[in-house]
Amino acid sequence: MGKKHKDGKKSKSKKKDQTEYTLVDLSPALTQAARSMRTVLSRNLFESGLYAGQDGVILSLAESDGMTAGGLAQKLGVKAPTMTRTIGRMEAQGFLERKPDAEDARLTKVYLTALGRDSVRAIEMAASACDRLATQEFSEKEIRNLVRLLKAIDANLQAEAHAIEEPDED
Amino acid sequence: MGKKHKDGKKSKSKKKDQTEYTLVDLSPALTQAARSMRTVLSRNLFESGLYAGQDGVILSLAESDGMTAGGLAQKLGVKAPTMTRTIGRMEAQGFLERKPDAEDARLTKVYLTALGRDSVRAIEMAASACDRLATQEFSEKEIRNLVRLLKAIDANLQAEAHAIEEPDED
DNA sequence: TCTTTTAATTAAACAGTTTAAGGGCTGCGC
DNA sequence: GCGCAGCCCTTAAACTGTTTAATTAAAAGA
Repeated sequence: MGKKHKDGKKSKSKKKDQTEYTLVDLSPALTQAARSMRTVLSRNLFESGLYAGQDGVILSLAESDGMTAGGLAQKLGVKAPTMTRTIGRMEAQGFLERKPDAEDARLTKVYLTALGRDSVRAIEMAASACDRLATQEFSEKEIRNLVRLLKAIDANLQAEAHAIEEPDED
Repeated sequence: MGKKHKDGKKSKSKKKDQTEYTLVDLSPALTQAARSMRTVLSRNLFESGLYAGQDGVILSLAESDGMTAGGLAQKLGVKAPTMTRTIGRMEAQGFLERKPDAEDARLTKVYLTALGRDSVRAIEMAASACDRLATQEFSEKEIRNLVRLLKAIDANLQAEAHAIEEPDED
């Protein structure tokens, strides 16, 4: 139900100042889609012994092995303790290993193990299977546009997210 | 780095059976965008005392007050215990209240309180602010397409998600 | 009436996340 | 050289979100 609303749903606006906000329904749609994606993806990943959220670490490392914990955290958009925990779990699972940097002993560098490297393909296949399922009847162009817009959204939002953190210096 | 890859990144394929999977990079893009969205949204929602994830409950109720706990769970794509917990927390916060159904005592119906109804506008504004921020330089058409595709993705994925649950009857 | 089914809850467990605090190491100024 | 400031990672504590399995309660049906 409700497939026809163009800008209905906003009809209950109380005529206050209103700020004239145009409802685009983006956030719920994005949230829902991402939730579904995560559900399916984690099911696909399960056989590999991976949880959704760990795949990003492996793919990042596959692209550039030996990243630091902090670098991974930043790249994946989580805080350092989260990454420490994730890495610890994945190390226990045998997907990767930590080594102190030879030059700067403060740094912890993270490397894929053989198992980790093996799982790269599994992850890529799971992800692409999921992607294909999700975009079944989409055209190539639609998919490209979609990904482009998604990345733009992320960039826009991250700029703001960081903009809020920075200027705090009373 | 890596802004130019069209279908590079796949170049490391080992020439195995390959299954010919075309990498569209959708899932990471979607995941990242959703994560950023959630971060910004929960910041916007924070003043209302809401956490991201609770907004869906209030909006659903705003659209159709008196839904059952199970109905909410299904609509929002979570399992019943999650909804029980969320509802419990939100009831404690004063946003909604539970009432047993008069006709079928098994059912728990959920209603918005005055506070809950007040927060609807705050949520809508937070969401639309977030949406506008995310889609700053997008055209109307791009946004519409984006939302349409996102919903289609959700539909595609949910169909699969359920398809896996059902046919299990040995 | 008794059994089966359905709805919600509770319990136990775990992933992911955060902030705050701790610890080791670098590097720079003195 | 020494010491202190700062950086990077980790630990600790707390909370949300999530799941499966077991429990309780009520309706529906045989």
